[in-house]
Amino acid sequence: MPELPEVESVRATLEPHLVGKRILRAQIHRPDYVVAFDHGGQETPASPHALLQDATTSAILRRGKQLALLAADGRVACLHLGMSGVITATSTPSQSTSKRDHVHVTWTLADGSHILFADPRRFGGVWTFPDLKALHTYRWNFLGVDALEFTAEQLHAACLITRRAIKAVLLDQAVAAGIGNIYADESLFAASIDPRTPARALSPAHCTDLVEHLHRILHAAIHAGGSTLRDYRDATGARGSAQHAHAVYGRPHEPCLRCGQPLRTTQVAQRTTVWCPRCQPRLRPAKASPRTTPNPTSAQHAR
DNA sequence: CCTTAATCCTGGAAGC
DNA sequence: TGCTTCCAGGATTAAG
Repeated sequence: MPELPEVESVRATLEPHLVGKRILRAQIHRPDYVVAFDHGGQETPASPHALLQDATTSAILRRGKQLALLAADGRVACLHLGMSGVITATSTPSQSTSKRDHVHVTWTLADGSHILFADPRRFGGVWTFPDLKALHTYRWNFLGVDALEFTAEQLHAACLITRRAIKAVLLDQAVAAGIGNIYADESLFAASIDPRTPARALSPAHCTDLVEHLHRILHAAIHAGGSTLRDYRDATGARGSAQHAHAVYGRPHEPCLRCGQPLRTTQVAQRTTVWCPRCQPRLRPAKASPRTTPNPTSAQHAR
């Protein structure tokens, strides 16, 4: 569930509790949840050292739905929340982590506070790297640009080279990182585009419109502290409120907020999808065959 | 190429 | 009330 806005909210609320602080101890309660990479990309047993024990944190980066804790000496710990991951900063001593609270990693800071990473469903994980270069080489380079930096030109280029539905393209983390099921549906509704539309049918103007709505919705959600549906909390334990702004996500069969028509639901790219059949008409697939001369207005985007 | 299914996992909700 | 079943989700992998 945590998508870009939720992860950014975690990053922002965790920052003051962690950056500039010394980590006295890193505890791995579930070894199979943490994977360590060396300079050559080989996986090695995770250790407290790899998890930044005895380091001072210098920054928390985010790309898409992933976070990276940077140590002043270069070490990196990449965190992915999966769908049920929760990172909590607490000043109170760590109440003995029982087996049932699903806390897989605990950091103890020099100021006596603790950072807990819990993930009941374990779709998330932790990957450690000796330096930032290794993080990029072995992990982040497989991701597309962060969704907040995603441009209409990049979207259009991605749409031209695939036969997938537009929603599948938005969900592809290698195209743009950070968009999940919620914000894919919401941005497609805002842009009045049927999620099942073949991506190739989108014009440059459609892409411009879609990216503008996507950015607006992501920024608004960040401002609202993210969407809290079930387990999501930021690093201080606070819930987000962006879920109250959802126009289609989680509202199958309910009336469209724009036209009143009942919202429809189906599966697109293996994900539950909700859209308005009236406000989001299916676009006609592009007529031109791939081998003929493309429409001059879109030719410059080919690659 | 692309879609589908299966996999990982737990807890909340729905069904009987 | 107490079961069982289903489902959600992100990402990866294998199969069609």
